[in-house]
Amino acid sequence: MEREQTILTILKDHKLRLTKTRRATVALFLREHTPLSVPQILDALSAQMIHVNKTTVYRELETLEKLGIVKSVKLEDRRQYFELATRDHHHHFVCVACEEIEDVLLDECDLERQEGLLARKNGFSVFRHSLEFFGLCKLCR
Amino acid sequence: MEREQTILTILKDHKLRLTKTRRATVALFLREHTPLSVPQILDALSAQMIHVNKTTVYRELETLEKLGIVKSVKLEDRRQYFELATRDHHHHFVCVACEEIEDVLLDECDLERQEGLLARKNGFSVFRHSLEFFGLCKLCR
DNA sequence: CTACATGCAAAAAATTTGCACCACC
DNA sequence: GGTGGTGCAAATTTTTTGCATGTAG
Repeated sequence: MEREQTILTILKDHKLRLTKTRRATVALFLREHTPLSVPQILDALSAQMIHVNKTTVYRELETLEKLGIVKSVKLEDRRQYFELATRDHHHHFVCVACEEIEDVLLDECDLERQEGLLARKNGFSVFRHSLEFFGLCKLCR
Repeated sequence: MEREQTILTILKDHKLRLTKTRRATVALFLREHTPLSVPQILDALSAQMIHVNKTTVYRELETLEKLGIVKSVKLEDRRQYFELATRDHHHHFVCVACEEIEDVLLDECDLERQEGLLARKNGFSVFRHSLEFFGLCKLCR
């Protein structure tokens, strides 16, 4: 997997080690296609019989975020979610009933252009945006 | 103020009382134009010599949210922010340096239409969306 | 007078920190 | 063998809950 190779290269370039936690966390993100919270990551890893401490997971995510490998996502509840940053730009739909999260790709709604306008009109320097839709999914409506 | 009247009517219709906390909280939202967190609300009220318990503020916000008077906003940090729901639809720009929050109105970017497309394409029933831009403001860049 | 509202204390839940020990390269 | 990683326990921060008491209408 090309994406995996890129991540391994970034880690190597920063002299970061391939420990079991790091390996398993990256692998989890590569196969899960929705944002994950720390409790979810802990559960997923322990289901694979990989025993990791929550502190380690928090620190791992901090490291991966600094390297630009994962990014933080804010959703309905009070916790933080993370997803791979290397994925194509997309947005999220959150079902408020079952909490399922799905990726959303927009047609003809150029938010990058809006970022440019914001820079010109208000003098902001905009790095990124975050767009979430909330509602009921097919099964819950 | 028309907006204030609407809120008072909603409260009366639900047989909710005009207590000092409720009055002060609503007044605060009416004059502040950025999302507020619970600690900020507590500070603002205590600066006005209005002493309220945090539990009361949490419960008050829950009530106001259920009535559709305020709504919750997710920003950079781990706490919850609230703002008046009756305001015109808009989005936010958050400065990651000074944490200042500004309202943003978009030109020609019809997210309601995108909500409709999501409903048609994926079978979702979409109630609302949330869009935040992150970057540096004029002063911090 | 009575339902709604409040305060306090304590519990929960998510995240962070300090410190000693461990293991990958 | 030395720098990066880990685990544990405890602290912090935000939010929630239970219960006894207060008060607006």
